[in-house]
Amino acid sequence: MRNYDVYSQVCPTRLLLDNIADKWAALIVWRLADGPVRFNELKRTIDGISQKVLSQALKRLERDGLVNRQAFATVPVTVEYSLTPLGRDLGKHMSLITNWAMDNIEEVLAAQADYDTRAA
Amino acid sequence: MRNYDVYSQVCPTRLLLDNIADKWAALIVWRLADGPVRFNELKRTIDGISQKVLSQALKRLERDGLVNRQAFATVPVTVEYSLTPLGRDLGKHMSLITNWAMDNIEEVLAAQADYDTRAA
DNA sequence: TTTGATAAGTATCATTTCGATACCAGCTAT
DNA sequence: ATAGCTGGTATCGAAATGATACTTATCAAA
Repeated sequence: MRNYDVYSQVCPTRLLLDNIADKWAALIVWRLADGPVRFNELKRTIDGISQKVLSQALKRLERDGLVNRQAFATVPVTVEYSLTPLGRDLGKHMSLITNWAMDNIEEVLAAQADYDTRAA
Repeated sequence: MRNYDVYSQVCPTRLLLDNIADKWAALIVWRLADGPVRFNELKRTIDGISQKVLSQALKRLERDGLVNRQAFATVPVTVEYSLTPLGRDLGKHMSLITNWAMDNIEEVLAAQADYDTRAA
């Protein structure tokens, strides 16, 4: 283990964090945790993502070895995305964040309401 | 517990995920896990963050009830940021992601190198 | 038969966000 | 007098993003 430091802008760990501590990455990885999903199915599932951003996010995740891309020579071509073993391992931790958001949303909404009334 | 769905663009859980599944939020929360930190100390620690973005990120985290802002009437005014109990709870999960990045960086770097040679 | 839909993207352009810089107050140290 | 500290905000160009159109080829409905 070398001298890695996420707080340094140029450290590989920081660059990796930039890729995975990201809302789209979280939603993609979480969706893929259940099994392979095709491109357009991902796009339909993840409300609000554009094709361009989904495409770019998948490329980053694939490059990082977290996601597998498999193209099938059908007509039209279908492409299936799935998690690699490494991606599945990360997914276990990412799902904790997503689940935390769902478990604590009521408390957060209360805090927001409180903040907004105090600001007004 | 109502019908929350992180995949829906307008769901409160999705909006919350947008705030916390974010590289800056991850670095801020991780830094605050050790105890209160002043604004400019945070800025110095988190390499590459601008004052504006740090300021905005802290406001979001404060509004979500994750971070506490306390101003002291010194000259010049000093402001201390710290985690709320809710923020500390989230921090436990966030640190898993940061630690995962450090633990698996070698494997990710190998995947990147492999991807890049295949692309060339 | 001529739309229309599907698939997985890419290309283009407008809008939004971002980062770098300057600036503010009011005090302190050189 | 000049520079530095504090925690921000204001401004502006640069970069990322979102919406839309387009691509290829095949099938289904009107």
